[in-house]
Amino acid sequence: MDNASLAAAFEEIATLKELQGEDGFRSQAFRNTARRIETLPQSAAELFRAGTIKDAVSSLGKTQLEVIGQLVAGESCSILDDLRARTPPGHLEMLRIPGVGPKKVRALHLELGITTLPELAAACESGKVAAIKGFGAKTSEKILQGIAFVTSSGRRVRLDQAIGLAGALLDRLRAVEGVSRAEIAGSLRRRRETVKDIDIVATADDPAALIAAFVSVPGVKSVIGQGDTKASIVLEAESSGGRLSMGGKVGLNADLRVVAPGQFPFALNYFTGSKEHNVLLRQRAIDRGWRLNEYELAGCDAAISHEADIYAALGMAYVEPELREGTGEDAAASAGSLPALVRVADIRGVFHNHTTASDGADTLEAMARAAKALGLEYLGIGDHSQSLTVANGLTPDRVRAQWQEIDALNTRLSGITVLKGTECDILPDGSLDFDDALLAGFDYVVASVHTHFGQTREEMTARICRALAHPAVTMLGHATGRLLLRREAYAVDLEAVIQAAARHGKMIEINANPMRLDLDWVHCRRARELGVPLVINPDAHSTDELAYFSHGVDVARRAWLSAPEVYNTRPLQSVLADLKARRA
DNA sequence: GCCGTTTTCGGCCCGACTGTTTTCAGTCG
Repeated sequence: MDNASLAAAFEEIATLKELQGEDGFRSQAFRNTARRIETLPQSAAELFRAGTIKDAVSSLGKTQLEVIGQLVAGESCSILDDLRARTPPGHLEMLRIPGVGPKKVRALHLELGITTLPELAAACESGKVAAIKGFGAKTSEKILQGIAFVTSSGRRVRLDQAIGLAGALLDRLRAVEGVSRAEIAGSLRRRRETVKDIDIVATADDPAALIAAFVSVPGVKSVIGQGDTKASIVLEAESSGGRLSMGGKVGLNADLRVVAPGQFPFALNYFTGSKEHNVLLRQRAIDRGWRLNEYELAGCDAAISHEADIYAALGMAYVEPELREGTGEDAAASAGSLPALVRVADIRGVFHNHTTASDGADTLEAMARAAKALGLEYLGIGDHSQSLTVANGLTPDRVRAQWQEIDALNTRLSGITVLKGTECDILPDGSLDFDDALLAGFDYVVASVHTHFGQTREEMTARICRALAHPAVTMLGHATGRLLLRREAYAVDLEAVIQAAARHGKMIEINANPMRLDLDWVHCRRARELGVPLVINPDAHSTDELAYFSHGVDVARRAWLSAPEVYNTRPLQSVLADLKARRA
């Protein structure tokens, strides 16, 4: 059982306990463990078997250890099974309705015997819901609207989609008269790979005018709440296209908080989170006899006008938003050992990109000119290899023709150097899709899995590790094959893959296509620990997609990576020398 | 459910908003 599944089980136990009306703190204990397992780079199952999981995951007692034990052994989990047996599946869906929580679901069940969303909708329409004590006409109406929202929208949206929506929203708010500051907060500011809402913190001379502007921006589907200092809306917009995207409409919540200017740094900090990070900060404040909330650091007389001042007052170096996940950043910030995170401007070139020779939309020359326009020094081409016929993979003859084309282009173009690479398929047995003689002619080789996703975890792990052992391979492409919110990763032991990369001196790609973001930040951080260089590649299939590398920088920053740990921050000459040495 | 230099019980973050309430419970972040 992998960490994601284990964390999901703990999350489910927490939610089901709430629905059963159990004490909230007991439920929270399971939810906290879910978060800790989610951000654990090593396999929780292996740590459990080795008997060391209590060192890696805090606050594990007898009950939760037993749950882990059962799940890791592949047995059914008695606590989870019992909770599931007592909870109608429809109750979980009801929790997604805005304004409906465990207590309301319980009341609906006890009073009206409601177990499904359709039953709930019918009960609202017939007036039965409005008649329950503690409910009313407005609640009933909101639930009906909420059911429509739940059934028409997904749970989370990709980071790039949210960035697009949030940017437009922020522009409009900043244009409102008397708005001095307006910033994105929340998981979007921390650059999580998917988000479920947009959080904005602002200061304004006339809060009411700002809130009025907020609830009437174009694309507002409904207003969930509107008060003197905060408002909440549902936004709807066309999904950005993209080759791997499904298109369609994207709906998500947006929340605005308006605070006084002096409160801004505290509010921005508080609403950026994460929850776990906030707990760490509050505890440090308590240790000093102070009290931190979203408005002030009560008891501390330091002048605070920016977030950095809060951290300084608490005896910490400034913690970048991407690191605020409660995974050791507090200790590093107080010890002064936080890394200087890689920035978008540090990226000098990219390696994994496609042209019309395989499945790209733009020609080699167009791609090269676009890369130059982005300020890159080098552009690596990595078209598909021969066996991937669906993507028009290159045969050896076509590869050699492309090399000539690249040589000719390099003599013609100045200010950009095109490198000869390939995205070579890792065949089901772990061998490569070109022979060694041809592979030796490339500047570098990106090795990727595109087929036979259904192999067992053992087969897939052995397959990738064998490829990493091949002398011609430079880096591993999209390590897990996942498509965010669309396709699960294939089964693979990433710890073993990262160890193999470390052993063979190979790099691992951060595939920066926003549908992929693969390798993910948790495992990138593990790769960093083991000294494996990461390389940020846009996997561009058109000139537009070259700019995707900024999403990869977000992942790298969340993984604590500094510029020297990201291979493509190196200047061209250093890269050429290194690639040559690797081939020798 | 878990924790403990107040250690086997009491505490676990807390403020805004909503809708239902005559003073507050539920939800959300």
